[in-house]
Amino acid sequence: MALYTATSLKSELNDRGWRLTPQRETILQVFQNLPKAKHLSAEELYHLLQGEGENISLSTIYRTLKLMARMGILRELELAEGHKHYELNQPYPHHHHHLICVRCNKTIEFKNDSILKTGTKTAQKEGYHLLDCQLTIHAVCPACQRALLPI
Amino acid sequence: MALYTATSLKSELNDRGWRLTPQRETILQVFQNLPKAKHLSAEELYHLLQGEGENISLSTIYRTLKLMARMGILRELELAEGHKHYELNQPYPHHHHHLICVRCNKTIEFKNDSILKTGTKTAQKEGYHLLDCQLTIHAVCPACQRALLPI
DNA sequence: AATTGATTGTGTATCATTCTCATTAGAGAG
DNA sequence: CTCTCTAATGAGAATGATACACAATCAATT
Ligand SMILES: [Mn+2]
Ligand SMILES: [Mn+2]
Ligand SMILES: [Zn+2]
Ligand SMILES: [Zn+2]
Repeated sequence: MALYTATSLKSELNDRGWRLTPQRETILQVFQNLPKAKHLSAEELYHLLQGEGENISLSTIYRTLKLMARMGILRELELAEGHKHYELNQPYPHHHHHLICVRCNKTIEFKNDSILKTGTKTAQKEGYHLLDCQLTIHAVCPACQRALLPI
Repeated sequence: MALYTATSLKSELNDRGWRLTPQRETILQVFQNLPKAKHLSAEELYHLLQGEGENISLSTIYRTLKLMARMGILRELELAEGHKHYELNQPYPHHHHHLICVRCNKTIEFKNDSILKTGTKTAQKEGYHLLDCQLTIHAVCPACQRALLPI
């Protein structure tokens, strides 16, 4: 839940006996430059990088996304499309949550400061080290309500 | 987010032109009789039913779980094991959330009334019809913190 | 009881993610 | 700067969860 630079990423990796690689640095940069409310799947990130001439293998993409999520650098989102999405795990002023239509998958971000407080307090009370805290609301959007039935 | 009986399930299905089948009724019952804090994956439900002599195909299990989640009868949980888990979607006094250790997957349930209020209000403000609202906290449990490194 | 189309079961297909392993290359030591 | 150690990468194969196709069945409505 902190802001990362290549340098701070490197020291955090090295502290654990791991290494900063060009691939990891590049992937972090992509997420840092991502427009607001944009989420990337592994496949999407892979193609985005291909488009920029960066040839990072899909295996490495998957490994890096998982690693960074477990370090608390990225958050892993289950946005109802059958595969995970990732975004930067940002602290307080930018921390937000997701409202998802289960029919059309339209997703809205919203903020609520008390939720992060609840998450922090709960983790602390149980002695857990907090990585991420996300409220996910599953619902049916207005358009899909009007479109009747289809599940 | 309501309490279901075979009868109310039937009428809600029929209202949409769908049918109450023995399989659907059985699956609902399983969830209604599940011990507190117990979550089931499709595969687990399948084997549980097999053990009770109920032969419901895995396809039907998957279809029914998805259907009931989209009806708001069950909630679909992403508990970090690589596959979905389901539990009854219960209203206020029993509504709860999950604190998950990303390393050992240990999961703790906790309650917090204000979260459901936030979810309800947010959905309402956007004109969404609320199905489920869950706070998921990803963290590292005390035991895994002591066990150093391993991601 | 007859009709209709939703639902089921079986087998197969798909797709996201992980694994294997030979090769490459960070990081720290000297 | 060079050497050593071992973490990380890339390519492809393997895995596993879930969806799909379709013929047979059966729940609801008349
Ligand atoms: Mn977001
Ligand atoms: Mn639960
Ligand atoms: Zn929608
Ligand atoms: Zn743990």
